[in-house]
Amino acid sequence: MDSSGDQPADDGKQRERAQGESDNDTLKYSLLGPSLTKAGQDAVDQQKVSEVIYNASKGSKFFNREQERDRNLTVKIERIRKEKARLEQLDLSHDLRKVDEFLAELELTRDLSQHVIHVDCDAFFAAVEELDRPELKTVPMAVGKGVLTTCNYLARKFGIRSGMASFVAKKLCPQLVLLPQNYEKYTAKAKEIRAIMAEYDPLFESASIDEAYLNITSYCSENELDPEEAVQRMRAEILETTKVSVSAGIAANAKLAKIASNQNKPNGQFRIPNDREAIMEFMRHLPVRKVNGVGRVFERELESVGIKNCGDIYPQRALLTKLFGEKAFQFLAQCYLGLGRTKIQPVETYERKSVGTEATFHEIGDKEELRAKLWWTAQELEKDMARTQFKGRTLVLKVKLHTFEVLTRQTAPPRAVFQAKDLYDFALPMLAKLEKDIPGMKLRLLGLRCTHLVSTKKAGINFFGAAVQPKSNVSSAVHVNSEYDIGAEEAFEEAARQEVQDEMNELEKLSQEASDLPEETNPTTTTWDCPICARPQVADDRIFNDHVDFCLSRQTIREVVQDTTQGVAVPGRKRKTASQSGPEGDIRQKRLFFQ
DNA sequence: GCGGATCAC
DNA sequence: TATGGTGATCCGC
Repeated sequence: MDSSGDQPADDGKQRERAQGESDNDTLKYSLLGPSLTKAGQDAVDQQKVSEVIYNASKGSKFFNREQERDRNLTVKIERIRKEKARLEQLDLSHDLRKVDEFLAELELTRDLSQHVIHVDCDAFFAAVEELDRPELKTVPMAVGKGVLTTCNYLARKFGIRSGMASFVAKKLCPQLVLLPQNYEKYTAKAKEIRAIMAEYDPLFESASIDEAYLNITSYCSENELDPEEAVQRMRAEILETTKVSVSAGIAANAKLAKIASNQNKPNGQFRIPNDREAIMEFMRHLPVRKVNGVGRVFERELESVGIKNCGDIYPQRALLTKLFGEKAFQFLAQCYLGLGRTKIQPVETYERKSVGTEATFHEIGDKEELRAKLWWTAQELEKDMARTQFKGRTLVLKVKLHTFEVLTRQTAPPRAVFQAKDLYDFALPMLAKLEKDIPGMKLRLLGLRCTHLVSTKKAGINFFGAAVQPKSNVSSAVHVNSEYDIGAEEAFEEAARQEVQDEMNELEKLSQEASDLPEETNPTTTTWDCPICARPQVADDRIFNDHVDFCLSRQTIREVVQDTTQGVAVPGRKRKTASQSGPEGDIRQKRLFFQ
């Protein structure tokens, strides 16, 4: 968007930042939200938007918390500045030499032989809604209830963005049309799109419901196509068959492709040539904020040491480790050089590290009411643990106080846990201690999460790298929960399966035990809507999943390699109709500092 | 290993 | 009136 730095929005921002670090300016900038750098905001007067948001928020508990965070960050930044000034008095030649050696080594890892693309659907949720109701195309519209997950480009003209509270959005644009989220609908559309992407790279990597990475090197050579032609073709095919427009970035690695896909949004594509000088030149003028992993906080910290664009990293390179740590230094070094990973692989090959659930509610101080919420949370987590087929060796309790302050407490139960009763029993002491330590504690959120997971999956037979028969969808669908893996790691996987084999019997008892739960808390009447046929189904995990698999196999539009909708690709396969998910969120998070 | 903080979507 | 949920990683202790 503003790599050339010539937008009015950017000018305004710079002016605001340059006038000094007065509490208000940085706070207002922060209140603008994390998605300021997204497309569609170019022609917006951010000063004015900032005022509206500020005035709508002022005095609220949320605002006060943001203000405190901003003050803390300002203090931290002052420390960084002082530390930098101190370091600059020292002899840094040793550090400089080591850094340059590292950069030289990094340079040797540069691989310009691959064509990686990042595909990003344009205002995905809003676009899908517009397909059903074309009249929405002509009005500012957003998806999401309390907080917006997506909005169309008409809404963006008013300064509206994802992540914004809807009452604030209404202040910016009173005629804004708000739609509830319909995750199943978006999932179905995403499946259509993925079916097409699989033609171009069967091993593509879903980054979220509306984003994916592909390595199209083979496709291009086999079809004797230029990467840009191939991407033109794929985008046209997606638009033609699914009626959803996508943007794409083409580059030598995933990091660059991701940046490039934002360059010509919406419905555009951009290529960074596989050429070292072109890449370095591109990065030199690129604001660090554009890089995945640099958020509002890191942006401010970097700015305070004179790093605004990736090119500014080089002159400061000798200081970075001491100021921000080794990982951050390595990350910035890769940003400067424009390096990133070229290996694209299905998300199913990534190992899940945690399963959790959390929910916001009206302020609660009553202890009995809090216990009821905890029990409900435990039940929700049990469902997710059953669905993902894990137990947890560690249980994490998360609370958000009425002041918006977030606390977590964790414990290691004597055995791996997954049943609601266990989750509740082991979480309750943590909650009780918090109540004891914080007199008059009032909560607005409760969450539970299991980490140090132990898989309870059956030993499967489906490996992604192996020749899986697409036709076997129906029969294999029941077993698709097996972990995929490739190469040498298969041995490890096999060992892991052996380890959990003895825990299988317990899992088998899950459904029986679930029905033994107290009557008033056992949601026997709950039903789930099938995301495919939309009919309500009983809330039993296995019956539900079997039904969905049946529906999927019947309505397969194209033969996708294996089943891209399983596992992570459709994180919310089983979702309550009304449940909220993230703004096009997913259960996997990128490795921020690792390529 | 724990808890806070940051980030993505 | 009112500011989300899921998952990952890093840092300081």
